[in-house]
Amino acid sequence: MSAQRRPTMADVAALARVSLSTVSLTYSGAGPISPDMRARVEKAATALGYAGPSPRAQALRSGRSRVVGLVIHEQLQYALRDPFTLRVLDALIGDLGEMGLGVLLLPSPSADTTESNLLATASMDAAVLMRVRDHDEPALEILARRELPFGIVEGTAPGAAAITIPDRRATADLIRHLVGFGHERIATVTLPRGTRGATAIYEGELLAGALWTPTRNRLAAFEDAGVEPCVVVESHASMVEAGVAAGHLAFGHASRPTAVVCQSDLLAGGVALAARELGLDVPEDVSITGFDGLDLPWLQPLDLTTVPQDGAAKGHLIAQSVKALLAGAEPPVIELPLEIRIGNSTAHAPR
Amino acid sequence: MSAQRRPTMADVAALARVSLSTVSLTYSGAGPISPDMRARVEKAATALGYAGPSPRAQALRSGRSRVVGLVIHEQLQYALRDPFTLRVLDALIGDLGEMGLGVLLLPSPSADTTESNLLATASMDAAVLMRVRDHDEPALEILARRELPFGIVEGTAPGAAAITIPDRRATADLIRHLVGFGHERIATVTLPRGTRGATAIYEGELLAGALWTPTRNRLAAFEDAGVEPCVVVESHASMVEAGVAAGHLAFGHASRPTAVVCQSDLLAGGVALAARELGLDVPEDVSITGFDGLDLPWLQPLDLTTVPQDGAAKGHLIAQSVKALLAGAEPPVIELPLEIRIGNSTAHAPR
DNA sequence: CCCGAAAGTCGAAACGTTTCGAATTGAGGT
DNA sequence: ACCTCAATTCGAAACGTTTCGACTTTCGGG
Repeated sequence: MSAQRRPTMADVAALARVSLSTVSLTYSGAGPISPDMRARVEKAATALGYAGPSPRAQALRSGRSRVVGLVIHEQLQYALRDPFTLRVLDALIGDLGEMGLGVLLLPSPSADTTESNLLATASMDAAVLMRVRDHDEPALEILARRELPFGIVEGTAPGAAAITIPDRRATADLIRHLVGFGHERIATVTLPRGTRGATAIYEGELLAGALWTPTRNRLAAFEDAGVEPCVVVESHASMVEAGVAAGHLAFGHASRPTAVVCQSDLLAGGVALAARELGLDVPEDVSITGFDGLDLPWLQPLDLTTVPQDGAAKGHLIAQSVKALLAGAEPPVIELPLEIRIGNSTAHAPR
Repeated sequence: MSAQRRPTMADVAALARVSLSTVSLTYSGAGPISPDMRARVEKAATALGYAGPSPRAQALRSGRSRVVGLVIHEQLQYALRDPFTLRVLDALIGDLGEMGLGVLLLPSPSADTTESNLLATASMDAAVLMRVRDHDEPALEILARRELPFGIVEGTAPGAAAITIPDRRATADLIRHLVGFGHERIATVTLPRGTRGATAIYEGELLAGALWTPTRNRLAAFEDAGVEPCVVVESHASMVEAGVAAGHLAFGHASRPTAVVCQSDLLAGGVALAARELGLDVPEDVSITGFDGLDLPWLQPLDLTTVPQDGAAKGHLIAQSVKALLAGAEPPVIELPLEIRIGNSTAHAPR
């Protein structure tokens, strides 16, 4: 046995006494190949234990890696803890997989990790960002430098494909629904604002700083509805635990709210748990709204008033957008419809 | 402007009036480069808008893609719904990221999708399997053909790195704990057995067929403890919803169990919810055990008797294993310790 | 019996790096 | 002034494919 160099197409060609290009054509399925030639090549390949064309060489030569980068902000643990995000990703990854595209998980490039971050150096044909901050998003700059086509799930950017939702309007609808029930002291529990923080009461200007798009939109809805939230709690992640903490903060606040608008169902569920712990009845003592329309079996008999989103549809659409981008199309921007759904977690304000 | 061909190292070299190799050395950080030479190259690169060495070419030439494949069985939605899995992945992906390695998500190759599946064709340096079926695991064959080094999180295979846990012994400990409390009719709710199924009562031979390793180990524990489960319910995923369904099936069964051994905390939580719905008190009327040691805020005041696992440790260890594999080391096989933790979800059997 | 087209097959040139070993330069020692 | 050595820089050969135009055959038709 010689030193175990892995066999290449050239080896197969030599053994089959055929030209290299013929072997290539056999594997790539392009050009016309006669059946017996195909058989001959395959026999030689099997004899050598040839494992198929090297993906690395294919990538270099063809200029395509068949990989789509997926930029995850925060820790994966937080980002994927939300079943809604998961539904989007499931559809997205499934569809891309069927298109023969792999998904490369990329930690978001932070300002300090500028050097050697994967987004800048990994081999891929396109990228998908799960959210962007409205200012100061390092990922955008890197992608621009690399001239990579990309899409954004929550948010938009010039030159990027995007799937957007009218969450601002839908949230305003929720607030009006509460106002219609006579609520005057409405608190809100937001998704993380921008850079990582803790779950805590937020005192500053409502829309100040670099916010994630959904956070901004759903906060801006208060202005649209002409309501000023009596307490604003920022969560550190869309998780039940964070909701519980946020609930305690909100209910413990001087201006005890009679309603809480939560930017996700998971947060809303947590707030509901906090209410229970404090002996507050939902919706008798306090109304709670969520966002996403998750199925939370442990919350029953509570059925959140919320804004259902179709996560799978979102994922499918992004996959389509990526496909279009790879085909060289102009980056599509699509808006999904959204309507609020009234559950039993909201009712008339207590007197 | 000429046709927008992207600048290459050669262009940079030409503009800087320097040899191609010098530019390469500048970027790769290998070889000695004088400060002014580096400046000259960088200036030229900036002038051209050179985005850095092409990852595709680097991969071909160096034989390394800096990508680790991660094989996810089932739908992502199910696989990642379990916070425990998520903790493992978070640690794994974080560590690999710090080592400059990207993680490529790969749908598990099913027998029918044999052709053109990503595991067979994607460019990567190593792979990690989240679980294997003890027989009939197509992924193993593909990896062997490609001669890719790989590690397994739940399970083992010849030639593969692996992180294992004594879950069989720990589960037997749980069962003995229940027996010590006088339980005689013990049901069990398993993780999915093998190929995708529904949540349903399982009637067949306990250990028959191709099982996922954890499912097999934790079922085998019944034999070790000398107990025959009075009902066996197979879940379709480690999710609360599946646990609820399984609970209803178990409690609705003729031989109403006084204890339920669940193969994950999420399932256990669901079973507890089902018990509540049926007016059964935990642990007065029925004892429930879980696995993983998750923090389930919505289950309080119930604190599951379970087997805590350190997900982060698991992830870190796999990352280390991958590193070792890439360095050419023999595939390490590591067992993590495990002890049961008694909570308030188990008590004496009702008379 | 010759011509043109169709069907297969082949050669050779990329794709954009990394990685030697070799060549150049300048300084220091004698 | 000559030689050695260290510090840099350079040339050229891979890495393993895809792709395009060119080159054989083979075959039907005139």
